[in-house]
Amino acid sequence: MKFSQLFIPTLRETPAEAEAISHILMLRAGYVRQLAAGLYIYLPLAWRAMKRINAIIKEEMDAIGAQEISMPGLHPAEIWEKTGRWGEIGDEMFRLKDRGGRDMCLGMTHEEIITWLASMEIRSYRDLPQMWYQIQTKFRDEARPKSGILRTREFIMKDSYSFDRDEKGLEESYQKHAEAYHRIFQRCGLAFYQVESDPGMMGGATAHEFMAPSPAGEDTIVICDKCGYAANVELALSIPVGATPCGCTGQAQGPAPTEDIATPDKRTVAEVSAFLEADPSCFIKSLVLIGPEGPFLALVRGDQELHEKKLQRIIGAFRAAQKDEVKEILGVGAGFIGPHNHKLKKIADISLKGGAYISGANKEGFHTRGIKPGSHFVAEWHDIHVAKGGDGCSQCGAALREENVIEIGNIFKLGTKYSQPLRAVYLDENGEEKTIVMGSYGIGPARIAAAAVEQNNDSDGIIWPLSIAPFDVEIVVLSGDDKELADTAGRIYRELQDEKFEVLMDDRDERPGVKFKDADLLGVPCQIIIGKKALKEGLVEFKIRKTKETVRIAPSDTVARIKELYGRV
RNA sequence: CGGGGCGUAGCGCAGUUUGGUAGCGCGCACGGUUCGGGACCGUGAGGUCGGAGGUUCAAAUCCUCUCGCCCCGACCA
Repeated sequence: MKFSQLFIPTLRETPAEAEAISHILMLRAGYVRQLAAGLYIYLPLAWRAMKRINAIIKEEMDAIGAQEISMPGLHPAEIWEKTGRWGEIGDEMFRLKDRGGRDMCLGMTHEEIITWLASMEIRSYRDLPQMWYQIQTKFRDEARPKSGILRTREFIMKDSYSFDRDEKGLEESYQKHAEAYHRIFQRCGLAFYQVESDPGMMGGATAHEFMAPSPAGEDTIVICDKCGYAANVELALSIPVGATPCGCTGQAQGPAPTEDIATPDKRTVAEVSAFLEADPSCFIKSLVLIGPEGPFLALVRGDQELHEKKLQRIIGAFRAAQKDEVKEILGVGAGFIGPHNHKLKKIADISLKGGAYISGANKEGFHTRGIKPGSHFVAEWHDIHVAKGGDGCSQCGAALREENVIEIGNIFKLGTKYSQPLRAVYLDENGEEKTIVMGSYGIGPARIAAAAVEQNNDSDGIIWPLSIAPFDVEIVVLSGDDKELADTAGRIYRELQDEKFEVLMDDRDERPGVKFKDADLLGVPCQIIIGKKALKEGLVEFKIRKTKETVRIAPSDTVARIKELYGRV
């Protein structure tokens, strides 16, 4: 296509509202425009990239036997009420009423709808398994849309759902998806990890996320380079490195006595640690929490953070105790609480096993030194700290690495969470009614695009992976009024098109500098520069955007060079 | 939802402290000169200063309310 006929509104300056690199570049290069918070218009270039991403997704989904369908974006509330999510999901769901006053919502996902379909149509084990998918718009009234296209309130998602007779079938569907996802992200040219993730509200036991490393990512994962363990910190297990020896008397053999030390007005770990000149890892942080069965104490090492989700999975919903509640329960103010000398239920982090520690003395203005877990207090032991880089891997002990990532896809084993309430059942060979076992699998194509830009750019602009670039080649014609240049450009343009390459030809009446700058900004993987300099010698220039490497070649060699670049020889 | 920041021409910004009737750069239009890394000269178009109310002879500027956008946190199928 000709540049002069395409709408590519490039910007010389960076719009003030953009922060993330992908956001800045997509605005500057004329890919997207913002309509409102979390709502974006995809201009021709962005839409071309999206179409290529979607094409790859479709090919790989089709390859595992998934069938493309399309479901409405507008849903009746009734179905969401049946699964309980109408009530469970809060402000994140866009809700409205139709003219008849019926409650409706804009779909944030399609488990309910597709399960309804399955419940209506699937009768027999002979109908199973099935895998259905769509690439369609989702609506979520995000509390905080951010980073351009990365977190929006309306977005396109590839969502697929598997229907199987049993867990074994689900496992197969799940693995097929995992493999398809690997191929998809690989083909899209992304660096990515598959990590263990928290099934969260989706229910079900197993879930993985596909994560593209990027500083702009809002998720954090830990990775073990030795054994391959990789998990979202939302659930990652780890072994914090050992506590710094602090000369506590309790380090000695046997149940040594504890010692109370005056620590007036020193309440936080940081304060007491500074006051006593002891490393934070020598402390036990004692948090008074109110759980379903009343107050209890959560204990983590002074240098660790309590992981609320982990704790919640163990004890159920809980909240922090108010200041006056703390006083009522233990008779001492927050800041001087310790795990010893009382019978309150305790859940302690595994990092506290062994050693001796300092903690609140349970009397105002004092801390106790030499507390030995196990002998000075009894607790239930769990991993309830937040895993972080440097911790030991829970599988092999090697050091974990921490990385920020963009979630580009996820796969969930749903089990019967939706098929049961919606009565999606089938009859097996024995005529027995069984509940369909489901899986749910998502990919965010816009996040693939954004992640690709985040991972591939330089100070001049975007550098698209070959597979998802809006164009394969950009022909930069310097001085558009020169007939010889235009003829050469036109010839190459046609030859490339005949070979089914997507070609962008910059035929604008612009100065060379502007064309070079725009070409680099747009990020088409390679450029054919046609200018008088080289053409005098009968040559054109072939430039790789990524490396800026430029070679002079005969115009007649252009197609061959580009075929070679694209591996089509 | 809590904390912070910002709304002035299409974009980036100054002007707000100390009220006096809106400016710079880029872009845009036209003419001319240029033409291998975002050219130059000249002419010109373009603004309810986010909105509402108030104070004042006079409000972009002061006061009150409100809307929007961005960032941090909480939240996040």
